[in-house]
Amino acid sequence: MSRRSGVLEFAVLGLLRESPMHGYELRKRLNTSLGVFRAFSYGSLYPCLKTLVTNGWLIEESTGTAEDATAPAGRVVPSSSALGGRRAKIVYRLTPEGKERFEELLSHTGPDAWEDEHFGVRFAFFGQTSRDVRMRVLEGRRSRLEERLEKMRASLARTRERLDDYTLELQRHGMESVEREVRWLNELIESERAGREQRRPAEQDTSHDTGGLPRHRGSTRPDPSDDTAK
Amino acid sequence: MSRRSGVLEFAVLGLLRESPMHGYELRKRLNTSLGVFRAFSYGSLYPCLKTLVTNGWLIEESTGTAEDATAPAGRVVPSSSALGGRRAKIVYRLTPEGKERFEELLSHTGPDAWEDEHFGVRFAFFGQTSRDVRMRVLEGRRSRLEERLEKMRASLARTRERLDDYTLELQRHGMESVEREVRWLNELIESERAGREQRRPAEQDTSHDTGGLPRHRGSTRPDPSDDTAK
DNA sequence: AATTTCATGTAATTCGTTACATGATTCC
DNA sequence: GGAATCATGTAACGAATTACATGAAATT
Repeated sequence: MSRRSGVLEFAVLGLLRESPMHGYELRKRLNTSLGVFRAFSYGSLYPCLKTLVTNGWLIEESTGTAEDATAPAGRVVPSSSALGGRRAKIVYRLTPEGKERFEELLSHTGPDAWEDEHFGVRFAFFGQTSRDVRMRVLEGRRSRLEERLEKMRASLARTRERLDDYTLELQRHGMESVEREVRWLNELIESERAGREQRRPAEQDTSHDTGGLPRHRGSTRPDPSDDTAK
Repeated sequence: MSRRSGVLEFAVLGLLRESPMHGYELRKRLNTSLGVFRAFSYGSLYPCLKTLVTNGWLIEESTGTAEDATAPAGRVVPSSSALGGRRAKIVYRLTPEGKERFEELLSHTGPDAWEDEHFGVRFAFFGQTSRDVRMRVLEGRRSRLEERLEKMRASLARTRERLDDYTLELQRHGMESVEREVRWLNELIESERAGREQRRPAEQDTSHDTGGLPRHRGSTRPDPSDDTAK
């Protein structure tokens, strides 16, 4: 049972659902796919993998070339023989129970889902999430942020004069960041709604399809001058 | 000695330097002044206060009306007698050693100073920080973020095709947030520099004066349409 | 041959929260 | 007189990190 970590467990299951991987690569993916929002070290990852195995959600396989990850792979037992690519050490694969578990987590809409620590990871797996859950999470997040803005405005109004310029500037910048995220959420929610309208009110309880995200022009700039390389 | 918490210790010393307070109020200030960036609970605060007392950086005083906080106050011993306002329980006051300690921390420019967890609190006390330290912290933060951008761009370029729309959107939004903070830092740095130019290159090693922050027009907007309220 | 990157793990520690326990004071 | 908020604490737990330990494979 052991209530191991929310976020890390979720992310690991989610990444492994896409394809089996070994720990080292998993960690890299964790720290890029989930981007700025969270970073994990081996000290967290490996123990987590162990308990997930114990829970029967993962199985350890040995090897199969790393490039071969998406192949059928009927548990290859290596015996250190001829292998094309670099040999991987321990490859973790999601069991059917693990997949079930992940789906269960995906459908959770508890109020934690839109807290800072969880929201990023939830969003990262929206591709696997049903639209109604996506909606609830986005809207939950938005009202969470609006509530926060409320408080900030109130406390700012109460204390405005007693604060020095820097504290004030910090506050201002903080609020602006939150407001910016709210606007972002508004766009996303709107385009989710638009997506819903497009498809006819036919059935399909768990329909997984993207409502078409708001296309942003320059993807954070094409960046022609990649000088500062280390 | 006991290496108690960086951020919390710093913030407590900083707030108490401005005026003595009791724990309860301290905590509120902590969670508004330092705003979105950090929140603390009593479970962290009170133990921290204790060790700070042990270290000789704070002393506990009993009472004095809460409103009276800025008065001379030569350790009032209450004996539950007639007092004007609501009576406060334990008021913490910075000792000279505590003030020294805080100043020492203020001048620290270790590479942690511009990490996510520290930067906010450092900035919040820029009013008490010498300009050259301010500069180093701001510039340190900026190059930290630029380095982060670098990595994100690289990993994005490597994996662009293999990612679904939501992951991509998350990445994009993340980068945009970081870019936005960089622009903010640029403004701040520029106005710090402008401030330096204004004053003649006369001495004063530890000169504390604000270089005049960039005035932002609408302070986070007057907010005329507060519809989406919960 | 040496260094870097890949790869896996453990033990101790850090930083903080939640839940609990307690009680005074103020507001309605 | 009952609820809310003020006020102070403690014990148990949580989630993740750092530093350490180890070694194989690839690159230069």
